Amino acid sequence: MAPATTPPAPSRELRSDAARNQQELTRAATAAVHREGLNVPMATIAADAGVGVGTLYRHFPSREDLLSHLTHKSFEQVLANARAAERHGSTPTESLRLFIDAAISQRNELVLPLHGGPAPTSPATKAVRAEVHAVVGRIIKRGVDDATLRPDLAPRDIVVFGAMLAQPRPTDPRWGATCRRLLTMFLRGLHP
Amino acid sequence: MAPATTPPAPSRELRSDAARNQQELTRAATAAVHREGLNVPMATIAADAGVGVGTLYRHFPSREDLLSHLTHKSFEQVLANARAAERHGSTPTESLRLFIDAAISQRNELVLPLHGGPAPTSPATKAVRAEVHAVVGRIIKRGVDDATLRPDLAPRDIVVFGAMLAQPRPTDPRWGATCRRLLTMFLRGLHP
DNA sequence: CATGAAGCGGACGAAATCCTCCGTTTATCG
DNA sequence: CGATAAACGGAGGATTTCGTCCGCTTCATG
Repeated sequence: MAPATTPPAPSRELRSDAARNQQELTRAATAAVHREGLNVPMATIAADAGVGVGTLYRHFPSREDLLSHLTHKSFEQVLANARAAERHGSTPTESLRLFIDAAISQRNELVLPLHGGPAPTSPATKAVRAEVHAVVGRIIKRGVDDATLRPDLAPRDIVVFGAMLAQPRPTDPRWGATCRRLLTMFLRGLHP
Repeated sequence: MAPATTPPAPSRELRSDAARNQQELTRAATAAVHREGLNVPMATIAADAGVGVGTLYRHFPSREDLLSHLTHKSFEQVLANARAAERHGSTPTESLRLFIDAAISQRNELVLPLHGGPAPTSPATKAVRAEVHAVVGRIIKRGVDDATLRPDLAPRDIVVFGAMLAQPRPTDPRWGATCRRLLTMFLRGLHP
């Protein structure tokens, strides 16, 4: 199996220390963005990852490259969530709950482009997003077919709602619980 | 009737040009925040308002003062929405719809502290927020009493959901419509 | 209209941030 | 082990942004 996704430059094999640093950088960047917001200084990210700024810029030539990489990885995670939900949900409604619940649980590791945030996402990222919509569309179709979901439900409704709930709220410990309440109420409104 | 709320310094009467500038500054600041995001430069706001930066800093001693003023005004608007909804809704559910729908319509004039945005809100702002919760609580109570709303519904659920839908999304023209779809589905899930 | 207090404007010094550049270090391979 | 290409680190120049300062302008009042 080929390596999942060599993020910025799949030109040739990365040296082992470089690979480690790249991984450490994305981890640190995600944490820093959730801790200090979208405009966290590059120097902070580099320091958190234990490398110099030079190394950061070697891996991600600009700030925007870094952020759109984080977004791309997030979409890949969301796609994995959608596929798992499609497979594991006992009913279509339950699949939708699993899908959105996963996003809520992972909100500290996701960087999603809501509220005009990171970027208009690259073509590759758009492809992943389209695939997410496709999977969610299949789940919905099952629900419409067995009459447990309203026929006018669109993938976009689910994806947008999930993205909204997955937005981070650093200052409130009850946030996770509140999100799940909203999710439950929302799902109840989806039946015909 | 006393002047609604003299924002930063209710010390004494403002000179007419100063009052006009202050109003123009909040208007320009709101627009600029929605156009360029929370970190729009102070100089841009001043220029949009047609004044110098000195004037901006005279009215709002720091960036944070300006932003928390915008948040405060937004909460006052939301409170007005809540009262109007309580008065005009033919049923409790309809009141909730009016309340949230207003926030969606006004999203370009509202600066609400979601996703850790503007600020932890001042004491005065917290008081307004508490009043919003009180009004929404009354609406809910009417609905619970006549069995059109679930008894476990909390004001917080409504306010948080409304705030989420009121977040601006500059890049998508369909956003308003999508929000109203989500609102409709959500409200359907609120019945016992 | 005269006068003084309140308000205005924008140049400016300090601070923060971006990203580059290049001498030094390290992994890898024969 | 030794050579070499790849990767690293962080000082520093350029730029952006903040918030201040103070001489000039305008409103309000008698």
